[in-house]
Amino acid sequence: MSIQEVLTTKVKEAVASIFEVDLPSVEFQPTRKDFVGDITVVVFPMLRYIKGNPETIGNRLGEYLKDGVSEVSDFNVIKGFLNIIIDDTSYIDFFKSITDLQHFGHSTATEEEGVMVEYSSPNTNKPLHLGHIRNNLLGYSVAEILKASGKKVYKTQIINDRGIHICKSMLAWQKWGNGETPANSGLKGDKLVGNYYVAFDKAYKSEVAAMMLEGKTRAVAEKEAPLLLEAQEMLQKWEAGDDEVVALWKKMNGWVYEGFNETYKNLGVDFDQLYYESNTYLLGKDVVEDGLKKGVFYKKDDGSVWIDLTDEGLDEKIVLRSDGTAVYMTQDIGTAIQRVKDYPDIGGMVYTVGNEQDYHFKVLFLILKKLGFSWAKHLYHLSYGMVDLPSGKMKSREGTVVDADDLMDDMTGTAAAISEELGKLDDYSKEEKQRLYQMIGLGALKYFILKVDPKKRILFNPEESVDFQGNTGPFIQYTYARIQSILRKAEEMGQNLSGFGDLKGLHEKEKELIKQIQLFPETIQLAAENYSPALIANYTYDLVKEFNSFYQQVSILGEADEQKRNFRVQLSRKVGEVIQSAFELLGIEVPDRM
RNA sequence: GGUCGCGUAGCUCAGCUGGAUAGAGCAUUUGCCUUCUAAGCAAACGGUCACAGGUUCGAAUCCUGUCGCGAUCACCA
Repeated sequence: MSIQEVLTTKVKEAVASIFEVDLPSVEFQPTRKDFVGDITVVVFPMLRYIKGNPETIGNRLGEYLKDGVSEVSDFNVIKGFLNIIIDDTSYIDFFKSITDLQHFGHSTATEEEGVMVEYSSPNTNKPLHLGHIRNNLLGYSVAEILKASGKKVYKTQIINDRGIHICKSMLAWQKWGNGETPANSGLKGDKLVGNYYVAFDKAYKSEVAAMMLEGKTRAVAEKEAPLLLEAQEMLQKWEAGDDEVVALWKKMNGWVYEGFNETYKNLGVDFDQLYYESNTYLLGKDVVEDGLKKGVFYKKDDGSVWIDLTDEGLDEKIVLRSDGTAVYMTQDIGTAIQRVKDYPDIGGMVYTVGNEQDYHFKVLFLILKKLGFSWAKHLYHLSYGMVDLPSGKMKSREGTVVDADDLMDDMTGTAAAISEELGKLDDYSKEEKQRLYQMIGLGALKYFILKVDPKKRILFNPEESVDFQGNTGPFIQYTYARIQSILRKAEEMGQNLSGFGDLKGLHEKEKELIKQIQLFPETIQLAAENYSPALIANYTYDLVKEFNSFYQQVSILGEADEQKRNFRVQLSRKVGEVIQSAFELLGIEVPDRM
């Protein structure tokens, strides 16, 4: 039982015996730094049930708790706040109970129902950029957090590998490629294909411009440009299963996947199961037929199928075109159902997709609910804000996108420059250094993105590099490295690392650290409930700040008393473990030295 | 225009289901490396929580309205 639970029952007991009132709940908050105490009972809400002066009530409750609860060593009352001081022994006992615990903070209860987390889901024509990085980091991290909170998690993505846009880059390569491949050009596959997509767009635009000079309107020119017609023809061939087109499609997609996989690997994200649009785009049509019979959808005169959501305050939405072909929505309905068929134990899904699609997912979830699927009430759109540049939105056509690979390289380079200047690692090999620089550079980038509340948009200024000081990834990594250094020295000294005997009292900083460690499990749960890695990031920052303050003020290895020294080394080790564990949830690695 | 989201220090962000004098980092200024890694610690400076009402013993937090920014309202995905 936690101290808060103990106090809750005791406070209720006190109120019952002193005031003869049955209190429904007790409100707690951590005692503010400017006051003496560890946990505070707020008396004000009780005034609804008890008549009297809040200060007097607080004092009477305080006396009762001090007498009746062994953990309470003292108290004070300021206005309506009853500040309770908890005995050091309680903190020491708590720390003893977790000293050697593996995966402290992770929930041990594993639920039967799983959850599928979708993220990344790129378009195969464009190399990944900063926006995808946010998506990937969020999706990966939320998946890890859900796991730690006790859920069974499947990571997935749906790859947009079909459609007219794919044919555009294929056509351009066929026309102007001269057999260029990643192997003979040295280009990353996704970059190479991306180049042809751009080449198509350029050629297409000049065709349109030329046609407009001949007197055609823009609308007509855009529809009738020969290149576009050719691409459309190719799409038809693809859908008809034309051998040559399909072979080319497979070849070029293969290049893209190889390129993407390299980026995913560098970014440190992975997937359990992939879904391809080319396999799923036909799904969902049967479901629509079904829904028509059930009366969930209705058919218009031209044959198109719709759903009327005006009762829910939304519009009407098309779910099947008049020619019977599927739209985006049809496919998403089908894919969702398919996933539950593939993984019968999943009870919900999380979709990591930008907030520009808020409306789409609102509609999708509503449709699935109306179709009567039991899991439909556990669908969540992990909606996040765009990553914008000072000049506004990133636009690939204007060349203002921040490329994912380039950015990761830049960050590694910056980390290298800072590290070289400090020159603490002269005995490291070139490979060890490179590996460390990457760890730090990526740590800075990932933390920079994940510490912000997902729903807020992020402003990224390429002119100013991401910070490495203050509330940053490297700051936290640095603290971890410091702790490892202490542990190495402790080992050299032959320091005993199991137990610390009968420790009597705690230093103020030690107590603060234990309090902060205590919050880790509930922070994980809170982050899972809110799908927010930012909560983990902020927690870790607070812990690390507390540790650095402790480190500065208290001597660890220099402490003369052996038990105290033992305790401090173990406390430091635990802080290191929590840092590592929390950063794993963010997908950030921690170094032994830096 | 309808709908949704956001608006907190010069900048970037915290602030849990309403609670004490609104907190960090960066930037600026000042101390601290013969002691465990100075990517650190300690401190100063900096706020009409967009604005106006309302609910409440109490509002940055909840409600309503106004303004500003963004997204979205396709037989595109």
